[in-house]
Amino acid sequence: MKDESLQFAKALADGTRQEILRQLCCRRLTVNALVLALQGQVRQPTVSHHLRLLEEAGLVLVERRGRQRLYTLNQARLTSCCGELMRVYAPDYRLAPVPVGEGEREES
Amino acid sequence: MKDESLQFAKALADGTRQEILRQLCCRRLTVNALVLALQGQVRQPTVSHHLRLLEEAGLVLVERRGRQRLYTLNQARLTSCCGELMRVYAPDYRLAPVPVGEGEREES
DNA sequence: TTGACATATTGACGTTCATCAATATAATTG
DNA sequence: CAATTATATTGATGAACGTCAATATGTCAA
Repeated sequence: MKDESLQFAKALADGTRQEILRQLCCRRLTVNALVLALQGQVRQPTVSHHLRLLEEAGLVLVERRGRQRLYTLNQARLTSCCGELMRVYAPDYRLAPVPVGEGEREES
Repeated sequence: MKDESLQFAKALADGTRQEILRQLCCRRLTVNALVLALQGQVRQPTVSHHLRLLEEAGLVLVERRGRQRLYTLNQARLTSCCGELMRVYAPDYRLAPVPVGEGEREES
């Protein structure tokens, strides 16, 4: 990954991919379920193609279950990419991403 | 444009445009000064072309002075576009202001 | 008005990219 | 094993895009 901000922007620079990300927000879908959710907008190979790009950009997480794969949006990654953009291109605006829940979300 | 997040992502989805934005961060440059700053990477018409896209996306501000035009990065716009992205694609994350020494802000 | 300068626009060219049908790979079941 | 299901890959096609040289537009000065 040479330029992370560039890969991030390119991943988002397509309407179908943004629609896919919206569908994967807060839920896990198989590829076929995603194709259905897109309502015949694009075919399965096209969806797989976009999922590959999104996965390479780290914007979706995959979980293999049997012969199907569950995809979901990687909110943390998206947040950090936006943070990087703002750090570089909006240094006069100081904002930091914080997990929802009064900032009281920790695991382990 | 129809979808703001899409136009935003497309505007950033090119290495030359991101370089232009970096050069315009925190300073105003004429087109020719920008061409020089890019060190022969691209010619003037190409820079003008990119500036038009960036202006249409609201990411740069223009000020006409005589026969030249001064361009500068629109940090507020970039920040709000990132905020919109995070609102849509990272609803489980919120933004919090970072206590930085000085909280100065643009007027306009 | 003429000339010089700064920027924008046009048109062409090559590359990247989104999409599809067809096919391949992989995993499950009988 | 073969058949079925889920997803990925391949190859082709057309559209979108980045870049350039050439030219147009606009602005100032003499």
